[in-house]
Amino acid sequence: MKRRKTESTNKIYSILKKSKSALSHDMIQEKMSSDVDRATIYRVLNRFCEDKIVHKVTGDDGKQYFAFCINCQEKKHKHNHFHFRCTSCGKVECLESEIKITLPNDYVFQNLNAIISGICSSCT
Amino acid sequence: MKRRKTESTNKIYSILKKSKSALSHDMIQEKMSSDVDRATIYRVLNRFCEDKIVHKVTGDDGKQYFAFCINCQEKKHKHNHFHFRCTSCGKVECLESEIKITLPNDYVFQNLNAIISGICSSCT
DNA sequence: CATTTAATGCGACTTTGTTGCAATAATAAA
DNA sequence: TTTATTATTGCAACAAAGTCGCATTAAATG
Ligand SMILES: [Mn+2]
Ligand SMILES: [Mn+2]
Ligand SMILES: [Zn+2]
Ligand SMILES: [Zn+2]
Repeated sequence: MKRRKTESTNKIYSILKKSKSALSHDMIQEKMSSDVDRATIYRVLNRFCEDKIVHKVTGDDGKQYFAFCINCQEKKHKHNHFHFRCTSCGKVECLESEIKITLPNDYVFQNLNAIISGICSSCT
Repeated sequence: MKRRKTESTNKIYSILKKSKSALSHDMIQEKMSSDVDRATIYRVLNRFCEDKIVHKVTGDDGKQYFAFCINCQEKKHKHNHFHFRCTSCGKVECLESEIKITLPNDYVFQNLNAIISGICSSCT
């Protein structure tokens, strides 16, 4: 179960690394020069998530967005921050602010999924 | 465009009102005695949302959950709170804590979708 | 080069949610 | 009560997002 480097994984990796915003599957597919299968892209992205290279956010549109996180690179894999999805241009960004979570007693935390939708500054 | 009361809308309304947790479409369908079409249920729920009777949260599982909110009943329609989805029993709850949101300059707020997944107290 | 097995492509499939349209029925008007 | 209006429903078809099995391809290792 050792990971192998392929043209597809390299490409997807660099697309995500370059991107300032989180990308959905279809955004990535558009940016790919060669035609890579949908299933492959999803598998690559999910592997990246397992390996904590990227993190995943589910938008209020129901889609999954993947991103290299602003904070994750340094510290361990945490993404306790809000995301912003522009309903005009579709861009999804990681916001800086860190969220503090307090759960009721006997609740076990697993994952935070926080996203604000609205209009971004470029679209105002 | 005035709303009409039907057996289905009444039933769905009372199911949601009784429920202490947010319900997805299929959770509601299970609770219905009579067989109501999927499309109808969705249309009723979306109408309730328009009328600000219930609010909708998109889970990190990609599904939509609908709930009478703890706070919404009194004040105007706001649901700036976290939700908790138990990955064991599937229950989705509105949490009490109110979230304060600060966006970067020139960003326009439209909607907050915040959900924490984990294990609830009944499932620990 | 030969071997091992992770990664891919393809197709089929599931799940979630929406939409067009004709039929039904709740409400208002007569 | 009867009639007219039109919101609501059921059905079927559809779309979008994501997953999975399986045969094939091709990295990695020696
Ligand atoms: Mn992020
Ligand atoms: Mn809520
Ligand atoms: Zn924008
Ligand atoms: Zn639970």
